[in-house]
Amino acid sequence: MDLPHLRYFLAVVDRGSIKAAAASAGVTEPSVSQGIRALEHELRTLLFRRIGRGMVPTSAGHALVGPARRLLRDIASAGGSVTDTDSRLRGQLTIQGRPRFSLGCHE
Amino acid sequence: MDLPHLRYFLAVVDRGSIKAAAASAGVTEPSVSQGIRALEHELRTLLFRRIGRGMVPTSAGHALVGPARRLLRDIASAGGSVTDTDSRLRGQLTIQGRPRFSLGCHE
DNA sequence: CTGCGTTACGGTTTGCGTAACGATC
DNA sequence: GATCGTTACGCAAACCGTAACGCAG
Repeated sequence: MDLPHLRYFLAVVDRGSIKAAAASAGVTEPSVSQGIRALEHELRTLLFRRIGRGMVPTSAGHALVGPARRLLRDIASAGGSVTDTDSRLRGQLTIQGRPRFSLGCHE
Repeated sequence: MDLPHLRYFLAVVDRGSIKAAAASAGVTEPSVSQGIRALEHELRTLLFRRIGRGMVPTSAGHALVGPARRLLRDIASAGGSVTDTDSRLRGQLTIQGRPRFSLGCHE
């Protein structure tokens, strides 16, 4: 599963059209269309119903919205956590030891 | 950020070595090594301290462990949510309308 | 000398953009 | 006719595996 594709998916859900989603994501329309297709193929489920020129989420599409939002939020959280930790001034003393003799104390 | 790379990262943290992590992930050692390098380059932070032949997580590495685990858990949750919704039998009537006349009611 | 991590290199996959087509209003 | 979504095609980037190197024990 590709993260950009998941971003495209949420953009389409929010904007309601591929054109607007592509513009907001900074890519072209075929990229979004193919990305949605890749997601649908990977999940083996139809995510949108093509009605006229609009994109309406199916029940599976609706089910994916929540987890997808949480996932992208966690991505930012993951990236931020390391930079926060790094910016905060702190020291660390790393001491690595290896057992020279095993005494039957295996984990 | 690539999901497989994040998986490699957690595998290295858990196993403590690249060789074991590669074996558990079903790939070869250079893939894991390059994946970790890619993560470190993208986050512009050193994730591991190379001590002898062991891999010890830095403070930034430790900070990434929690969010990374939650992220991979959410991935599975996202994939499962759509299949669960799909397997459950349910109907849906989609009615899509477009405003024919704008009356100053814009969101 | 053995084992582990890294680097170099080639192959393959695939995501993206440009261009052209079909469908809807 | 205008606009939106899709398909076709070519390119580029990136991931992975094989092979070779450096280094610690």
